[in-house]
Parts: sequence; structure tokens; C-alpha cells
Amino acid sequence: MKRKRLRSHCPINFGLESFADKWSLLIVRDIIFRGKTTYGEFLKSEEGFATNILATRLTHLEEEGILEKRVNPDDARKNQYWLSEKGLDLVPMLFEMILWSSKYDPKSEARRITKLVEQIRKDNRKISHKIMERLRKGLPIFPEYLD
Amino acid sequence: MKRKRLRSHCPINFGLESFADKWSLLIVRDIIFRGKTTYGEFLKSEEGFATNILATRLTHLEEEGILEKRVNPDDARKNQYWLSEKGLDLVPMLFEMILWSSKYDPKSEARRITKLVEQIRKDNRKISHKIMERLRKGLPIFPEYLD
DNA sequence: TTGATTCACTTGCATATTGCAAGTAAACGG
DNA sequence: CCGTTTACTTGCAATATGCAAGTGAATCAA
Repeated sequence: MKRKRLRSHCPINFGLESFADKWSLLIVRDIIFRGKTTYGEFLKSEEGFATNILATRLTHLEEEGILEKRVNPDDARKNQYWLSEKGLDLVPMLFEMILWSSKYDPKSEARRITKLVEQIRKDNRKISHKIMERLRKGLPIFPEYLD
Repeated sequence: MKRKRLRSHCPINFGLESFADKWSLLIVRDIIFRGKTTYGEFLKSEEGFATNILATRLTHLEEEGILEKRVNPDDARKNQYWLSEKGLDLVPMLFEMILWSSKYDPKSEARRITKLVEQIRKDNRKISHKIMERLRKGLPIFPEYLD
């Protein structure tokens, strides 16, 4: 969890330097919404990770303490990446991002998961905690919200 | 408001491509929290914008419809950048980011604005709307929250 | 009115980061 | 033991960044 000197301790800057490049947050998304855990699964994402970029970002997120790497006991080739509590705590912010995109991107995929978006709008904190609880158990988002 | 083809319409990706490089969101922050409006003011930010980077990011945010550029009627050299409604709508997400950083950065400046952080924790939506209302009038964050 | 200054950029160039293709090494499966 | 899968690493061309210097319009001071 090393870190090359922060530009500042402004909380917005801290967030930017922790996770907000064009790729890192997609990994977090893949874990939360798609239930992905391995390098190979992330690699298949539609945005198209380059192999080296994915590797550096996984390392970065691990160093930041947002991800935790574990070896799959059933197949030692497959490393698994899980969200730490610090990573899980990104859920409420991601949900606000979803609300924003849903409002301003006419083609947003968020417009197809209206149940979840509605829950977030009504009470982000409440639904976030529910989802985080599920993620701790290794389960992704409630499937019934993704219809 | 051009845009080179999005990688996807995933709402997280849409946010990332709209504002989440290491610089753009700092401009938004400067407007909301520091009441800045001009190129010269942004340039003084502690994170240290390079002049060309600042210029490209201002253009980008304008093209995204997050900022609006106006000429200062009192001094035609000084362009002013204001948040559009789309830009203002980033406030709730920025506030969640502040909560997260406040929790995980021991040196976070957010830990010195406990009143605001407390308000966000209690009811992000409510305090966000209040702040957005002020920003529409050209006023930054309530000064009493920044003690 | 004119010359100096301010302001918002733009340009040039060295350095750093990205993206693609190819390669490697350990673990598994037969 | 041998081919395959998985998770990376490496090389290299293309792109983006960061710093210093320059430009041009608007304002100010005399």
C-alpha cells in the first residue's frame, strides 16, 4: 500500500488519485455489478482492457487497499480479487454516479435498471448497505434489480 | 459538445469519460468549494495545473456541457466558467467522495470541515440541494461549514 | 495615445504513459 | 509428460503530459 506522495489532501483529489483513472473504477464495477473476480474475467469487459493496463491497475488498487488478492484454493492459477471494506465503501459514490449518468446519458444502461435507480434515488444509504452486505458474502447486486 | 465515441454506455464508464481524469474534477471542485471562476484562479490551485492541461480540460468540460464559458462584462480578458445544471448535479457524488476520503485519508482536509461532513452523512440529498441552490446564485458553499 | 502589464491561452520539446502484439512461466488436465 | 489455460511481462510505436517560452487581445497608467 505504498503511495507516491499525494498532490494534496483535498478529499476530491484523494479520490481521484485513489481510483479515478479511466480504468480502475471499471474493475470495481465489474466486481460489484458483474460478480467478476479474476484477471481473465476483467479482461473480457466491453471497454477492452489492454493486458498490461489491467495488470498495473489491479496492482494499484491492491496497493491502495481497495482490492485484496487471494489465490483460488481450487485452482492456483486463478487469482481472485475481492473488495476490501475500503473498496466496498465506494458503493454509495458509484450509486450517485449512476444517478448522474442515468440523467445525462440518453443511452445509459442505467435506464434499463429502473428498480435499482429508483431505490438509489429514494435512499442511497439504505440500498448501499444492503448491497454491501451481499457483497461481503460474495454475492453481487440483487439480481431482481438488474432485470 | 462533441464526443469521440464512448467505450460503452455503462453509467460508471460514462462518468469516467465525462469528468474523471486526474484534473477535470479539480476544476469543478474549485468552483464549488473555492468560488473560483477564471483560468488564472484555477491555475493557482495547489495541485499545480500545467497551463496547457488546464486549457484542454476547460474545453473538455465545456464540450461535455458541464461548464459554461462567459465573458466577464467588466473585463473582457477574464473569461468566467460556471457550472451548468449538469455540472451542479455532480454535487451529491462529490459529497459521497468526500465522505469516503474523510474516512480513509487520515490527513484529509475533510476532517477539518466536520459540520459539512456531518450534514452529508445525515442527509446528502438535502444538503446537496441547499448548496446547489446557492451555487445557482453565484455563491459557493456555506462559509459556516468551512470553519 | 502609447507603452507596460495582465490575462488567457498556444507552441515546442523532452519525458511519461498507453495500447497493441508477442512472449513467458507456473498450474492444471489428460 | 505434454498440451492448454491463466496471469501476467516485455518491446515498441503512438499518444498524452509537464515545463518553459511565446502570442495576442484587453486594460491600465501616464
